[in-house]
Amino acid sequence: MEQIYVDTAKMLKAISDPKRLRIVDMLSCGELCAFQLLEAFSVTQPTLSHDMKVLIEAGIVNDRREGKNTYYSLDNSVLAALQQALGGMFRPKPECICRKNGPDDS
Amino acid sequence: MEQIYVDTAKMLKAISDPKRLRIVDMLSCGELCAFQLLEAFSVTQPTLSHDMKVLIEAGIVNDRREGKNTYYSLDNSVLAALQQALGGMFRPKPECICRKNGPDDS
DNA sequence: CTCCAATATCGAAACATTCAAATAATTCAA
DNA sequence: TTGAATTATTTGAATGTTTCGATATTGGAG
Repeated sequence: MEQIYVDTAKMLKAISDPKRLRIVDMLSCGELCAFQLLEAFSVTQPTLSHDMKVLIEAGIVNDRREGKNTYYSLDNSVLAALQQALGGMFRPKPECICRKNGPDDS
Repeated sequence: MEQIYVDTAKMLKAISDPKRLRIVDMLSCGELCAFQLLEAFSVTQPTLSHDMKVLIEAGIVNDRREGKNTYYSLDNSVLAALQQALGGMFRPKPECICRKNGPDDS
């Protein structure tokens, strides 16, 4: 399977959850620390920590340690690339994959 | 949890898989029947059928029966709405969720 | 160093997803 | 109606995800 599908799917999977999508929305206007995010949700601290790790490992969120706090922020270039990749897959293309591929190599 | 997150997450989950993402890409230039899709993949017919059902239930793909064949096509309005919803969550907002919400209602 | 606050990791239970083999259903043609 | 082609559903095993309580780690205050 082509890498673009694998990479894009990995990012999508990270945000294909209402909680994590809301976290992304909350981070869209600036960085927040774990405690601020935790206040807004009905989940335990370990659960939030796990969700942040999923977002970080997908490359969507960056973390920054400052004293006892960890601040999270969106990686806007990654999100922009994700949107562009999706746009490319959703719209018709002159060199469409459906016209040039036989059985795949997966 | 607000409905926009639930709905968006459901669609994202449907395409957060390299196979299904590739299927969407293949359908982007026009409808294809199950057999045509099957030719391009190394999966069994039941697996493809299952994946198509996931896409249909998420509202991303429409199916149309014609004789013995089922033709699948993208629902472009749903995809456009998905892209718009994502754009709204990724970019900063004047009325940001992080400034008006206390503990949630989930 | 010791304690506390903030965050991360571990371990386990519950639940969901994936995928293929077997089988069923649908449609057309003869 | 029978048979062949195409697609859908069921079943079950393997795997992955979610979430929590318990515990560990990290950094600053005293």
